[in-house]
Amino acid sequence: MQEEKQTIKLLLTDDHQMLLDGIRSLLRKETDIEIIAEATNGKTALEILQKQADNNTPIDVLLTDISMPQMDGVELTRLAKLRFPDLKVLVLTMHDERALIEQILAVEAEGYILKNIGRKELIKAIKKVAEGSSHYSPEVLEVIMQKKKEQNQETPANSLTKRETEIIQLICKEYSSAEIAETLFISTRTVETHRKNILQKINVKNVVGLIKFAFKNQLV
Amino acid sequence: MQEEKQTIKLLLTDDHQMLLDGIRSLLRKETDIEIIAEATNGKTALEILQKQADNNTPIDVLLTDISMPQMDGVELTRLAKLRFPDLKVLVLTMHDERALIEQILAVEAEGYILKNIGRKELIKAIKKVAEGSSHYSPEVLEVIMQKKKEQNQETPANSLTKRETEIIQLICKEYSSAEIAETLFISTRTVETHRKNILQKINVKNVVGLIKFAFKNQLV
DNA sequence: ATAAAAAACAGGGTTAAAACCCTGTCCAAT
DNA sequence: ATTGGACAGGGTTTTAACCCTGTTTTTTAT
Repeated sequence: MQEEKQTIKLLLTDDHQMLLDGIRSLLRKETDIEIIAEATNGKTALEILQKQADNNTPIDVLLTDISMPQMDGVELTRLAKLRFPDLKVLVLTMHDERALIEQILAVEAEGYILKNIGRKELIKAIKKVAEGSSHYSPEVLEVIMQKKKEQNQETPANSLTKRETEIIQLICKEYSSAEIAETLFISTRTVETHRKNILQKINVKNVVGLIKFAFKNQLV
Repeated sequence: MQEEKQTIKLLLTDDHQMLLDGIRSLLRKETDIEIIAEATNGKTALEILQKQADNNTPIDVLLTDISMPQMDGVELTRLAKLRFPDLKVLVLTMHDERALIEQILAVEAEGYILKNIGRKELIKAIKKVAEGSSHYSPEVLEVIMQKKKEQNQETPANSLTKRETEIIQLICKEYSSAEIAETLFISTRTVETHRKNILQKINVKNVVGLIKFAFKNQLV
């Protein structure tokens, strides 16, 4: 197990120079973590990963921001893990952007930490994912837990049937019931029944509440 | 004019430690800029500003992030400039969040820069606002220009009358025309006329489009 | 495995509301 | 003074909302 004593080869990716500097500064004194390179976008990051792999000095951990122009951190993670399955990815999130958590889970990054993390925690997180285990910041974990809870508990949103969701989406496109009926090859009356059931399920008075509900629950 | 040769006293405010470190690292070699203190929230920042003012060593420039928990950068700027009118404020934005630009303009910060700014540009911006002039990053300027252009050209949103806006807001509260009429002490027919005129003005088919328009243009 | 129950889907008839068609008054612009 | 726009309203048509029934599919309990 001497391998674990080797330095951890790190690639930083963030489109903000001052953040790269900040991370570099946080890790300066840490002798067993080596920042091989920095990238300010996803494309460059992938190129560096490739080059390092070709030189037989593959990157161990990719530390990447999520929100970046052109290729975001989620997409970078997906592509990077596809080409370099042994690569560990530690994702940096600005705030606990709930909408992104699901995506990050989907691409199976090893860790998710917030940018307000302290020096010691950052080092701990990097070492942990380099070892092969996972590290989630408490805040992110909380978000994940809450998501799960919401999924489990019966929300109006997930009690909707496929057909009902479909109809909601068409309503949101400013289709009238007749137009929806035409589109789905069903009777106008049937569309009206669905509308009625939807209003009842999500407990709103009229189409106004329906629209607000749809946007709130991102059905559109 | 010896005063201009004195070091610029800077207060950094950002809820992300690694960003504070990044900025500090960027400014390390700059002898005529002195980072007096760092704050990770608006409240602390205000306290530091007060303390420095009391000690007759007032902060020259406040360099602050926008998105922070509890008190955001906009509110911090507003309060800070209220108490310390001579203070210059340089606001950091993550991306060019267009919705915030207007708010920042309203609190009259001296400068707005993006976090992907380089070292030299950052120093230039700090010195510029310390001198009393303004500094806007090109990206932010572009957003401002575009905003202005949009304001000048006749958008459907600003062609709406007070009454029409009022009615839109009530519609968005799921009020029926009858309920709106009752609320505004006018005839149901009149409400219907307003609805008709609104639909025509904003060029949508029905209330669905109206709701989407209202949310898009932040009338609610 | 299969009957019973639940829920999705489809639809008819009626009522309430929204959308569309008009007219007319008041006010401010110049 | 007249013109355009905000505001108010009447009459008619269209659409959404509410009241039901029946069929099919999916779950659940026996």
